[in-house]
Amino acid sequence: MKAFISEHLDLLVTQLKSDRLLPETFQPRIQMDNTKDKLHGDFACNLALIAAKPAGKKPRELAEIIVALLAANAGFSQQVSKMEIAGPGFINFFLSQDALTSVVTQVLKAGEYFGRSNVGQNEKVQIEFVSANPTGPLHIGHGRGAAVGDCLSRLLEATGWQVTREFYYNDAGAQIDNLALSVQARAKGLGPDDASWPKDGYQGDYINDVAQSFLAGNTVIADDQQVTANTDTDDLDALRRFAVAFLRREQDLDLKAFGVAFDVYYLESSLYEEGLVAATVKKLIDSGYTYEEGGALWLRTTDFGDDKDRVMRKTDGGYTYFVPDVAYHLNKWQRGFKKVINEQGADHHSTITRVRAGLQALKVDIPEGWPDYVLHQMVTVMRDGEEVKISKRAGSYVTLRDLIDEVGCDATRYFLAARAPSSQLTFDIDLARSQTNDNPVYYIQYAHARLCSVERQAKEKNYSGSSDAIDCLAKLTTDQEQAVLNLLARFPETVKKAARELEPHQIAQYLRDLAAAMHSWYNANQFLVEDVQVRTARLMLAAATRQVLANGLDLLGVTAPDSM
RNA sequence: GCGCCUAUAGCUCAAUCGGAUAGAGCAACGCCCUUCUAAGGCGUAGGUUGCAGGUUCGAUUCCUGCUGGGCGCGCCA
Repeated sequence: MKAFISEHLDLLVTQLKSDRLLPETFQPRIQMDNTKDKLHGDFACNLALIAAKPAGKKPRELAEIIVALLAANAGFSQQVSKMEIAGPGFINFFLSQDALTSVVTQVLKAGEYFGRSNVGQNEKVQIEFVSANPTGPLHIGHGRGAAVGDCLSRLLEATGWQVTREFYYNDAGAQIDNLALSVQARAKGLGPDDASWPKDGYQGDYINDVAQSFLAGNTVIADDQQVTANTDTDDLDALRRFAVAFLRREQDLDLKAFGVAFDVYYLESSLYEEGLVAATVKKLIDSGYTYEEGGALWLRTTDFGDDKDRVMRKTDGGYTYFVPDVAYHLNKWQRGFKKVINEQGADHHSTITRVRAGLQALKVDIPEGWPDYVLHQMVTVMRDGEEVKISKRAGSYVTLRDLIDEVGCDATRYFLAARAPSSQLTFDIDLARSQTNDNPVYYIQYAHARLCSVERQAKEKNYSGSSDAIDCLAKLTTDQEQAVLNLLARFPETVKKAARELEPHQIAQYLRDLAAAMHSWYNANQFLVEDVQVRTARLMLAAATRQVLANGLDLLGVTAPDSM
């Protein structure tokens, strides 16, 4: 309906221009806002306010003209029952009952597809997230990345994109060597307190689990690889490969428990093996943005907005991490992803400038702002009223698995996705665990379960819909019903907006609002009443509301239970 | 010192590419189960949107400068 009114306003502007009431050059950005207050109607528009100056009229005076012209349009008046000029010059639109209730049949007809759209036009998009190195279990920060990244993926799928979920990790290099040494030490019976324990070794107990499994000659199967231990504690390479596979499998299990699955696992080592790093370096040298200094090879990233140039090849001949990063992103581009979203922790934000600069320096026509980044701010964990310090090496941190076990998958996903990624998040374990009944996710799920219960009982009592079901909708006249109708109609635009702005928390916010409207309605009006028309109408609205709650929860990856 | 993020009710957070009287939950207080699930609803109380300017019909939102918090600033990843 919003689009319907907007179209008429666009036509009206054209008409006003030809009537010389507005200058030909005027290009208004007309806002159609959902009103916050029912007294202001269903939608409000600012056309008269922004067009007043170009038209040389007072806003309210111009609004009078606009309203009169719109009112003269019969097709328009059928949908909009009333218009009011308010405040400084807003035009408030009040929808007709028909227009207001039409969403019910739309929802029931579209079912799980209600809210989906095709703004992505089936274009490919790649979303890289989590991308944790296999040096330990996933912690709560990875959990936030998993929740946000997966919800983004669902949002983009719902808006017509073809989504590839990708996980990038480093299976070689200094950190992995350190991991191998730590496992080796454990396998030889050493502990972190022993004198010969590797410097900066990983101290967590899970390292011992890896070591014992290695000694037992186990075979581990991760999503992307399979390795059998050869039990030789002097074979560091075998230890390394086994440890990587072991920890990858642990992460896979955590992610599975969290309801997150990836389409592609990409190994940093493959960039070297397949010559992509070498090819990228050559391209950068050929493009003329590199120079040698102090025995190292530098990239002039300052030409692309960086605050200092960056070393590409160290004096020891190895490449710095950002070279394979650039190679990896070039590879993404060459795989045909015109849209790529990297979801990562804010502690990696400095890589953005570097990677983009490197891609620009390649001179292969990659757009300047490519790829997109969604950075989530850090998660701090409170337990027993104190902040839990996260230290991987000391092994003291809250794992994603802990959270799933303690507060459940649904609540954890909701908590981590329900806040704007750009704001810091305090996850209070005790609160989440001890007050599970006050958790907003249950509030939403409860709304869904209540509606399911109503449907069940309607069925038991053989309350079938009346033949003139659509006409019954005119009976949806209570304040609570109007509020629910209004929210249902907003769902598609909410999904589009959340997808466009890459902000899953907008869905969480919407669902809370819809659940609140539903609970109010449920308490104020009895659904299973004697009046067959009212009953039919309410059952239809209940079914539509249940459907939208389910659709929204699905976007968050949270279950919609039939009963609680 | 520089860069990115951030500051909203006692606490945790919302607030539509700038809109009308800044909203929810938790915590507090008072009501509502003989009625479709009380994991719920209704009501009361709670605010100089960190501070100071600017832009305009209008600023929590945009700009500038301060102040506080987080994260980065390596020939580590």
